Amino acid sequence: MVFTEPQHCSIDLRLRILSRLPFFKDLPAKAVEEINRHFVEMDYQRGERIYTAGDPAERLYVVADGKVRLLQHAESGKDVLLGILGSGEFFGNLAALGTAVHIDTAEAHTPICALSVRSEDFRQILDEHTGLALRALEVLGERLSAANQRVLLISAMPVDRRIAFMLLEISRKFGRQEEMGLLIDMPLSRDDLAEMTGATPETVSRVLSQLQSGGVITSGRQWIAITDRQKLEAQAGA
Amino acid sequence: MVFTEPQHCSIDLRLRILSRLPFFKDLPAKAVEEINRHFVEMDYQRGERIYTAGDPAERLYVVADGKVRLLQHAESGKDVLLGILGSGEFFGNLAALGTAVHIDTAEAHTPICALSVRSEDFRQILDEHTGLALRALEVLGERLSAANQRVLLISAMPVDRRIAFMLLEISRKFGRQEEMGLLIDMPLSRDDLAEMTGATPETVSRVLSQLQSGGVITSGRQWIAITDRQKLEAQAGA
DNA sequence: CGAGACGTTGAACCTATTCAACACTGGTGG
DNA sequence: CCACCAGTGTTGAATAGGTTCAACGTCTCG
Repeated sequence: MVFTEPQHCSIDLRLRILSRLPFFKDLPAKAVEEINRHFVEMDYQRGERIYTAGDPAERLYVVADGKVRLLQHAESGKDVLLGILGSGEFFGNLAALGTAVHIDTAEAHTPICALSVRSEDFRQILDEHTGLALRALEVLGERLSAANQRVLLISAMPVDRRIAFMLLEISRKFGRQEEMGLLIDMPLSRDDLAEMTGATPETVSRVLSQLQSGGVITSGRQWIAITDRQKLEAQAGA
Repeated sequence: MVFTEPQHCSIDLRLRILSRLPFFKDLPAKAVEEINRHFVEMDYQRGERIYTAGDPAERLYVVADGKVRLLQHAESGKDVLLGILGSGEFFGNLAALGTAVHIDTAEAHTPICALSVRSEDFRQILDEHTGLALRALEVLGERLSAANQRVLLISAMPVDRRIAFMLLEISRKFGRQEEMGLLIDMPLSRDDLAEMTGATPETVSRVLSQLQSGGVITSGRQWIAITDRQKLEAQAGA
């Protein structure tokens, strides 16, 4: 089970990504080309930091290829994995105006290619194209509702349900149908799941072992596939 | 310790609230008056529901006077209190376009007067006044970052620190200096704090007793005052 | 005045963490 | 090329933090 991702993205990909974005997909091709000029391409190795919480938020990013982890740190050293972003998703500080700082940390979960704009330029793009800001509002709204969902999950549900729930969530976004079942198409360790569910890696391991012996999932080093979605949903819902 | 709030808001208040909003404060007075016409005034008793999760999100609200609770429900019946809003804050679905539904529930924490617009009208207001959408982005951004902070808090800190932290947070927003200390200027029960910190009312009671005997706070039925902010910060930070 | 909401405190219990030992895997360097 | 080592995963046993259950006191409001 190997997850390889190209580390560079072609010029083609770059324009395709931008025009496919919910933000820009209603704009005329010419406008997208114009907007494209404000973006620069940036590549990162797996595990590399793109920005760190506390840094001034001068740029905004879009994932072109690969996966990005959004983290939040506690002084205790314990990290929380807020989410994993795939191709076409924004990160940085969408609402950044003036001299805001990043509230989270972004790092490459796989080798990635990202497109990046200066916040001011993006702001100007929003100003120039009416309706774009409303799109941004939608995106932020979805993120907010996901975050609230997460608060509910962590504060009102036991670990096993949290983990089942999170697996469903992730598979909805990154699942790919394979003979073995619905494979989560990216590296995903016990630690990752632990940081997403507010649990410890040991507990995640125990719960996954449970699920595996129940025939609900199949898993190995850094990968998980769902073999029985119904059962998993039951686990998450009961 | 009694918290009385007027249940109706005068026409004066209505215009004052709107023009004081971060959204509208840079607009000419005439524009605010025009916008004002789209808003209607609505009053609610303490505990009354304004909308419930799952309802179609047809309206957007601003707190004119009083406090509003934003809740999220788990099927288990356990509720999570996402936040308490005071005068001038928006609620409803800021990003609502098309036929979205409410993701949270809003209820009157105190008797309130709210101003309300139809989502479509608000959308049109955003279209007509450039820059307003950017303001909305800011607000949503702040909410998102607060929600993420909350996830970190609940999943990476022990209860006593969570409670201390939350008290500081709330006092920053609703604190009023009194002889006894920094009084949280609204009814606040053990249950409220429990629902905000992912704890049980019993645990909150124990922690507060601890803080009280340490001379950090003074509290009674439905109220809390901070007598030693330094100590509380130490409790939250260590 | 009575009833119900709110708050406190104790004791038993349980879930999940912590600590620890061990197994497997993959990549790196000698 | 193989050995080794760091990263990953598993499992067990002890522990602890917080919940749950229960009983009781107190305040407020109708």
